[in-house]
Amino acid sequence: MRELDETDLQILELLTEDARRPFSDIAEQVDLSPPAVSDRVDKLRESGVIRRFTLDLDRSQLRAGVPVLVRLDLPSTEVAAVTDNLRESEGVEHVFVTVEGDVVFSARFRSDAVREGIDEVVDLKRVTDYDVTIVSEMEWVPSVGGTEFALTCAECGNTVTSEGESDRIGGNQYHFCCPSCAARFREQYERFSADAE
Amino acid sequence: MRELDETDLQILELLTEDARRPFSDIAEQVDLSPPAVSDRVDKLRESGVIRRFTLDLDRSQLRAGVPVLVRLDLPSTEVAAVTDNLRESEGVEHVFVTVEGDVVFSARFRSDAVREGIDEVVDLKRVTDYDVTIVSEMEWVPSVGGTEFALTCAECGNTVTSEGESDRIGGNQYHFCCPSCAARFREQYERFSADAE
DNA sequence: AGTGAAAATCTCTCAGT
DNA sequence: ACTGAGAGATTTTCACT
Repeated sequence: MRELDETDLQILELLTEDARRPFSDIAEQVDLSPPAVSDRVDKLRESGVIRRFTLDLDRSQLRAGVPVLVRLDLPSTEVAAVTDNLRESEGVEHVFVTVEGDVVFSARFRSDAVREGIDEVVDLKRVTDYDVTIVSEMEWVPSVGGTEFALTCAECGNTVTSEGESDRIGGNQYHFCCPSCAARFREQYERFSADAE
Repeated sequence: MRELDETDLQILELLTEDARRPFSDIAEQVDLSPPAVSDRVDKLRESGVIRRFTLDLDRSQLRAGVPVLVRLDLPSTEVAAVTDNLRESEGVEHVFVTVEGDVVFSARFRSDAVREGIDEVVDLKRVTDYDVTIVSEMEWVPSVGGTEFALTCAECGNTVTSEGESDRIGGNQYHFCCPSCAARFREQYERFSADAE
């Protein structure tokens, strides 16, 4: 993975605040030329750190229906099929997969047809059990990481330098300042996952 | 509230896909001039439908720590204070308030300091009980509403015309095609909320 | 990787409908 | 509310470091 420096994080911060901010504006704040900012943004997109430029919408003004939080209890063999389907479904906003293998998602459904709505987005034959909670407020907090800019070691919290390493564990990318932190993290992660059942 | 028409929803859809898409590009697709698109976007921002132009980031590549889902059990008098604090905290990504008055949030914390991390973002003195689930995948699904464009009545699903009405119930804006649907929705909402305890 | 300058593109303003 | 045209701003390209 390409090394993210502090300038990249500043750029991300500024674009998270306002994704249409001119590059010339950003350039001034991070002390680069506009083309240099443009280059870095291109690379951040290519590397997948920036998934897309998008809108933060007040969906309560937009989409009819009650917002709900649904927890699905299901065999681990079905997780992939179910989450794939959720991602493509109407009204689904967030999808979480827990290490126990549960799936939690948020969505909006018509108030008189919550069960039917769920039935449309998840194949209930694949699911052992589920429960639904109505939500009265749903909010996404778009921020890069506030004041803490540098990449920190997931194990010890130290700043990760170019000596550090990165690894993908349980579907997520983690950064470590040294190999021993990486090893210890993996142990702890496995122990935590086992505890959770 | 100003009426959202199909063109507005198309514009939102296009900007959700790529918030830096030129207005001239959008103009062509919705059959308007670029200044007209710009005007509509301004109004969508003013009315609060567009909260901001932002980035969808792959936070797993960015922020150290384990992603977790936390459920807080707390007195209803404390909900506002706790959620306000969460919104301003480092590492918190989503905040949900259920109609039962529970708070659910997602965040990332250092693997060796999950409890401490939670302690930093919520004042545990205000909380009756809480539980933590480690998450292995966390995904936001940014889409406006896919193929279903028109505003639909939260009660009966019919298209809401200018005869319809809108109301804010439990912190969310709902749209109705007629007053009787609005009344029936309120009843059902209250019954559902009562059931949920 | 970055710069500066020119070319191309996009956004905004404004008078008019 | 929208359009079209022009002014002004922004982004991209490219030769060079």
